Amino acid sequence: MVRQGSVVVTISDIPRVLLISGPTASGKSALAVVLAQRLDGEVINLDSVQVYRGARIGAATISEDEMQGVPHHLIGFLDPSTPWDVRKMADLVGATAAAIRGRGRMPILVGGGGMYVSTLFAGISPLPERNETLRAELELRQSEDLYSELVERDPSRAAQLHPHDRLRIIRAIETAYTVSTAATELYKERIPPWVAGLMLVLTPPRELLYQAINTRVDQMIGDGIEDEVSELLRVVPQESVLWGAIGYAHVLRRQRGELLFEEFRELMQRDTRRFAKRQLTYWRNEPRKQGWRELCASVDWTWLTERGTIEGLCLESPVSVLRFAGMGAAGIAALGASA
RNA sequence: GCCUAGAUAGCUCAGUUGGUAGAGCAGCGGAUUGAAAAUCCGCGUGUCGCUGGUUCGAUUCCGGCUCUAGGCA
Repeated sequence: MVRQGSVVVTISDIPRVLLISGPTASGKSALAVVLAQRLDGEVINLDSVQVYRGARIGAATISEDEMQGVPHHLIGFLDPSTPWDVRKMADLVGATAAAIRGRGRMPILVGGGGMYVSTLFAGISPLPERNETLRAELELRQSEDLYSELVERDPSRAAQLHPHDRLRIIRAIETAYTVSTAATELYKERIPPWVAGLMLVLTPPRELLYQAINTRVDQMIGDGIEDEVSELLRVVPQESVLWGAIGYAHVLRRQRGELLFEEFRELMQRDTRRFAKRQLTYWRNEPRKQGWRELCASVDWTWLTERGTIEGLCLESPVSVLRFAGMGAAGIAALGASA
């Protein structure tokens, strides 16, 4: 039992869900559709780029056709000039999952982002929101200077951070300024989780995954990511985080003439591979740190997708992790997806 | 067939006047508390082509072989 504002919630109050995660290009979206068909489910997007309106090709957003009639939520609904943040995401995903549960259906969350998943399933500390004015000021200062200020204001947080880690140093100073409390103090409190349930994590062999990534990048280029960027440039402000996303950032450099075509293609592939590697690192270590229960991975796909089994696994413990050492395609093949 | 140059990390290469080697890129490991597709930290991963010889010791010097590139036929 945990306090959330003035309302007391128990773990049984929060919606039980199925999460499909794993690195980019491992086949999460396609697997989600097949599982949704089997489980009478609806899909909720967790991806921080696919939420933006107009981000289709470069974000590898599932197409209308590929959805095969399965309802998808939180895709392309947000104006790209709006900064997204993990707290807003958690509130929306939680509410959407509850609504799907209310309809007697299975919420299937899809996304590889570590922080978003951890926040949803483990909660987060009650830190203040971003303060853009303050940030603009802090952004002008040297990292060294910022770090020494943090050493004064919140020494234990400073001890956790590398002096070059500007992003987190600024965040910690912003926290100390805004609520006059050190972040370290706020870390002792925790907003409870938004969802509970079963995590299905795809962990493909590196070689297979990297191959899929290289192919996907070529597909994005062939599908016209450069035209998509040209269109987005008309409506999306330059400060939008969208321009920092893999693919969009690369096309921008290409269009500014900084990269030859071959360089552009290889950099986009390399950076996507590195991203996938970070995601694999996250999933290798996070479950242990969070104390999430690891289930035996040698589970038969057909057995897993029997409605009762999934329900059972989702209800069994607040969070269970089931790793599949393959691509989503393997699961789809095993389940004999309808074409 | 002959001549020349080369063969060292996954790739492109440097180097060792004989004491088992180092750059860039690629890669690998880790962190992650409202920018997370972001951001930050750490790490050479090697039968120095093969095989004999000289030497206390050979990736380095010498011979042979193999392969590659260029040239001559």
